[in-house]
Amino acid sequence: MEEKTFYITTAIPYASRKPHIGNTYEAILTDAIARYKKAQGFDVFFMTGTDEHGQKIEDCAKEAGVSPKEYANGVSEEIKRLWDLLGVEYDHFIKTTDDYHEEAVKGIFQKLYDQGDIYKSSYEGWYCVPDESFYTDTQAKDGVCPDCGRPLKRAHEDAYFFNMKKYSERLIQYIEDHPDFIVPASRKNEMINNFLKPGLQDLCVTRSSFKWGVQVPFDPEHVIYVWIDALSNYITGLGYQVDKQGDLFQKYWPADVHIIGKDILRFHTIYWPIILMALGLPLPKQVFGHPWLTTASGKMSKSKGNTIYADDLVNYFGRDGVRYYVLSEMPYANDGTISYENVVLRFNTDLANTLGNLLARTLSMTKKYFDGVIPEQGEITEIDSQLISEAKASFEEYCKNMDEFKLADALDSAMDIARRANKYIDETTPWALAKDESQKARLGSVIYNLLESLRILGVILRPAIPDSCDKLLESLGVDEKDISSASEFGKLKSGNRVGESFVLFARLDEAKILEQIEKANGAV
RNA sequence: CGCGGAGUGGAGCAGUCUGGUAGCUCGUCGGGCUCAUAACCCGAAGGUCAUAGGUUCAAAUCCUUUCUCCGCAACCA
Repeated sequence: MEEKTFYITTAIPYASRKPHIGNTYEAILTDAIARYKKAQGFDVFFMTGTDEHGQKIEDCAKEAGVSPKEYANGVSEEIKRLWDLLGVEYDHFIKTTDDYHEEAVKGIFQKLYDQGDIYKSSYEGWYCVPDESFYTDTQAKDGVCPDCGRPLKRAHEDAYFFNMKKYSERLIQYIEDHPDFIVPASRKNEMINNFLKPGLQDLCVTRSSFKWGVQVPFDPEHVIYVWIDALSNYITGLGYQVDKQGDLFQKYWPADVHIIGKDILRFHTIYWPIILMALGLPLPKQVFGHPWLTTASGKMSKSKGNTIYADDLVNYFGRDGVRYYVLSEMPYANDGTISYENVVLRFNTDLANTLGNLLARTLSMTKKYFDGVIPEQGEITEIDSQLISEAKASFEEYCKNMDEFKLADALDSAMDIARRANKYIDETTPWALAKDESQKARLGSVIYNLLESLRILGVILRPAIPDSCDKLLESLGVDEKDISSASEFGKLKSGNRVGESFVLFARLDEAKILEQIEKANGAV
């Protein structure tokens, strides 16, 4: 039986500096979706990487006194380390300085030039001589350099342009015909109204003011614009070359979804599809422009002392604590916020009190009343069937939300099962049943239904908090982790032994954590 | 009038497309329980759904006005 494939990508972060939690959110989100699809039985290919060319990296490298390549490598390694720390399990990590990528990009540029989509012309704009940089009309509205304040002059230089107009009608048609191509839908309107309807400008696709980039094969004075370079990663990373496409490319392209930040939607829904059209390749099925994670006190900055890094978060809350927070706190379309206070709150409420405590009390009762052996489900009463039908309904909700990439809503649907199970304990009062030997079978049913609810929780929360769910499922002796195994209530095998009660997520002391953070920040 | 999004109990959000008793999580207050991680369960208080008008038997939801906030409009990626 041939598995259905699912190709998913993150945008490749720009390797100019260490990423903060806002950047890492995207990797976690993509990872959770990839894990979900895998657990559904898809043959998933998950690609991420780093974007390593461009002026800013050249500048950063000069400042650091190293070569651009060395500089970018350093940041790239740092990003890989962070992805490992956060449990981001990608299938391939592409660097735009990789030989196969540079070769493919040159090939793509050459092909587009040969077929007349790219032509040579000249770029005109406001030029600051001492800074050696160009500015647009809006940037130069006072006639002075926005950077150094010195007067600008009109200047032009040779450059290559991509004929966007040629494809814009086709692109508009494509977007109209595929309403799910750009999500959320509000972003689609933004693209059409802001860029496509007013008419696309031809895109300047080379630079000659700096050297750090992929050289234009037939004109070494120019390097290829980083976005052409960077966007191509989605196909070059699968081994695409203009003259030979390769097995991975054949198997996985077109991508099922590109996960990107809402700020770079323009590049992914206009320039990238047009490049693909020009190459005669199919377009990605979907582009999801996710919102940003911001701090309550505004943009993160060192002077405000509100910069939040993944290392610190993992240190205080663990990998799953961080993953759970960013996934659950981020709405589908609006920006989410992050603060240590909120992370502590969410961790304690959902993970420790609701989920972890449910597991602890259930395992403890299983041990106490049944010596750790899973009892028979037995007769299903009215109260039980309420629990069961609500668990099933929540599972359906969960799947629907996951399929639409509404991770926060999906996690909430999952957590509904845990909340419902806690309530079920009060409804059935197992400690009272335990006092009456004639109620032994009934007590068994109650415990069974609780353990079964936990099994389902372990399976469906696993894409978000994999380590913890593995521990949870292990304690129940469950090996089957496919999402579909959670659709049925009653799969758990009676007679098996469960593990000892344990604390899955230890409650955090908010004051203590904040004090530690304060101390750490003060020390720096 | 550049384009788009948002304004719902103290906080964060859902509900708006397909009008019909205003819902969820957190917080506050009161009660309960003891299997459990000062946890869990129940109840209560708290909203004229930014504003002004219109359509309708009926508007958070549809139409129009005003105000406020936020994105986008780079030779930075």
